[in-house]
Amino acid sequence: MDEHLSERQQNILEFLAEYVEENGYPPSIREIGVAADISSTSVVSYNLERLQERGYVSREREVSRGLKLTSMAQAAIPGAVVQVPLLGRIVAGAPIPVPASDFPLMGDETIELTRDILGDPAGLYALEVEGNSMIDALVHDGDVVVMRHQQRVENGEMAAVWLRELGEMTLKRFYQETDGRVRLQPANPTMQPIYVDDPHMVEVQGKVVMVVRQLQ
Amino acid sequence: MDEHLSERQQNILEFLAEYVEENGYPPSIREIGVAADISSTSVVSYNLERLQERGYVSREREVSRGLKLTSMAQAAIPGAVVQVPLLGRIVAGAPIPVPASDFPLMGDETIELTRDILGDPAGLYALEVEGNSMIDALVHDGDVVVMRHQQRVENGEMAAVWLRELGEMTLKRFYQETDGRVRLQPANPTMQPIYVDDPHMVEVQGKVVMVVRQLQ
DNA sequence: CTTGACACAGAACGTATGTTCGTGTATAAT
DNA sequence: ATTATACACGAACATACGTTCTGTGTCAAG
Repeated sequence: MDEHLSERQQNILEFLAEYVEENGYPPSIREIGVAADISSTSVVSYNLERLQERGYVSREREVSRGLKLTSMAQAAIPGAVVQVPLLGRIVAGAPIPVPASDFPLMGDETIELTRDILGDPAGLYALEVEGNSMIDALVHDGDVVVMRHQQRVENGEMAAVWLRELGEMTLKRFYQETDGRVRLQPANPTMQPIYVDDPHMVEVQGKVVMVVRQLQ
Repeated sequence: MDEHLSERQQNILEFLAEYVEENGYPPSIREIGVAADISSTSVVSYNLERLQERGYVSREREVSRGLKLTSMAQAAIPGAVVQVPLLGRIVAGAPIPVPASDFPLMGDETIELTRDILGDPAGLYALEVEGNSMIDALVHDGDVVVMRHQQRVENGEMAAVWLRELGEMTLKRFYQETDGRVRLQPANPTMQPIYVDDPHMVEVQGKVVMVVRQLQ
């Protein structure tokens, strides 16, 4: 995050978030002034313009309390809903779809989830699971997995990996072993891990952030 | 939910939610008037007072746009977030907690989910699963199950059932067979069902509405 | 037929609130 | 010195906006 913000602007931003969370509507310029220890309304307005230039807030001219934290600043605020595009299905033996572009909201269907349980919504997408091929990941037909697209994952993270040899997509915990092998550990503790000697034979497609199963 | 709301009040409520979602701040009385086809500001104010009496909105006197949807109202509006109380844990061999009262919002912790994927939020509660005893239901340690408290379920529904003989709680698909027995079918298709001869030995505690697994 | 509660309309009023403007103070570049 | 720029103050101003008052029509209870 840019550090071009003066301390005052920082304070204003924090106060704004807090106030909205508390009251459900934004503060007036004078209220911001009191909170940020600014005596003149024009100074508050001036600083709001700066914040607007930087993209932290948007304002509606001539409208009382007509300001709003942008998504950029709002990422810090709980309670918002996030639209995650539902891009398609995971089918056994087929590669999973990959986000076509960086515009995550253009998907036809979306799934709504709350931000506080999901964190940063950028780069997320959802897939519906078809069939029971992922049963060893405790995922079955009809479940929805929320993924973050990335090529590399940390050890122990649940990832969608493409097994080049088998021509298969699978969900497993990913471990890069010290001996150079890759261990793919099913989420189901009663099942045995898969070892792959050549790391190039496994392609990480993304990280599993969440699994949602709806019944009825 | 009370159906004492006039169509106008219904409209106002919906417009309010929409407007806040869209703009980040609430509408003015006059804006509500335009949206709800009310020519007089006093009438809007009047209806807002009614909505306030019923607990759907809260207002701050003399404050521009000083109104806010209460959590109760958000439950009545599509696309809003629902607070599901997180009542406790499911542990193998222990009965699950049951909603203490009919006030679903008083739980200490809550889980936020969006209403559109959940339907009617009344009577819902959530439990965190501890341990891997539910592994045959494709549920494992740390997962959260959202349940609706009820004593009877339809055939084929996923239910939390208490096995009196074994002194154990389990999640299974419930089938009342024609021969009088009860069949409890694991969600994992590779596992075998349990048959109980005496239906009184199984107590249905609730219906599983959703399973959520968060990773990282 | 009153009476009164309820829902509504329209106008007048006063406060809340964003904007503008004249002014002042630093700091850095010219 | 001079000019430019960023930041700040306070007063005056215009309007955005909630409140209040008066009046109208409806409908059920008395």
